[in-house]
Amino acid sequence: MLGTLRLVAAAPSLDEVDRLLVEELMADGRATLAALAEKAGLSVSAVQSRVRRLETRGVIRGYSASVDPTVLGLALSAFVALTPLDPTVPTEDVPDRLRGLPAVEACYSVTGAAGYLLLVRAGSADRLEHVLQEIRAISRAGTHTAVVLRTFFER
Amino acid sequence: MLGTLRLVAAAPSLDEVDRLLVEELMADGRATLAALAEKAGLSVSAVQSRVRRLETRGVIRGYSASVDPTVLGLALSAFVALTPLDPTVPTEDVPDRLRGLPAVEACYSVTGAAGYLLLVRAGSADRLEHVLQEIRAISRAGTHTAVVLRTFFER
DNA sequence: CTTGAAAAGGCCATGAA
DNA sequence: TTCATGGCCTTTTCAAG
Repeated sequence: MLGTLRLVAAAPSLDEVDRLLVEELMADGRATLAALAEKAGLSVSAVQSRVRRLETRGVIRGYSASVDPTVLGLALSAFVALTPLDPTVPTEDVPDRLRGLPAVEACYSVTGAAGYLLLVRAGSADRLEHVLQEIRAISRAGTHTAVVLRTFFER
Repeated sequence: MLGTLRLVAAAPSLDEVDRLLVEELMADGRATLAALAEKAGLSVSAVQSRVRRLETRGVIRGYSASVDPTVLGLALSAFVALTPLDPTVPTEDVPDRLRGLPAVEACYSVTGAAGYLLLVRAGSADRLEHVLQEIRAISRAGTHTAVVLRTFFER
């Protein structure tokens, strides 16, 4: 029966019920266990233990309120592509250091000439320019910035 | 005293307490009113009415669980820049139609040659290619894709 | 995994300031 | 807008099948 052995630590797969629960909780992070139980066709206790398992396994990372960014004074968003000034210098620690800047909301490494792509939020053009200076200093890279004119949707 | 007149409908500003509540709820969407009340130094009832007001005013748009994308079989993310094939053709309805594609997680209009920038999530290279075809058909635009090699953080 | 029940705690409407 | 209170609902934990 060796064929049934599987590695589950890295990417635990979800059964149908778990997928339903995850989907519902993504749509409404405050859904009650009773409501989830009804949709899943299970008891509340069963759903409760499943949700807790999803949380402890890291499938569900957390819950958050989604807030209108303009109200928070973060009217300006921009995508910043980083192109290393010297491609031979390793840049592995750059993301960790960029994480220290609150204005940097996301950090990816991507295919193409630019090594890193960032999503930056700032309150004004002045603030954005200041953040860009900090980013350049940290990353030792050139920046190419595309300012967001309109956010149609973010899911 | 005309100088004190202001338009508040578009961007209602928040007082200090509201800002604190919003911040806490962004960090933990399931924070209890009691916990919020303690941090704010107010009664539960006061906090309750404030939170409800933030929700009805649209400052808080909703609550959601954040889920590990790899577990959902969405291991592949990509940024897609759309450059209109014919710049004279209006493209205002494109975002609304792209919203119909579940794989398109975000849609922005940005400065630069590319009119739109999309964040796309797909389960595989095959799926991504299929989504790109759909996007091109909908938007009547050329696509330039940067595949995400690693997501260092998303806040 | 299910049911059932008891206890604890949070939510919400109300009244009063 | 604030606070205090009681009723109702939800969650949690247990036991037993």
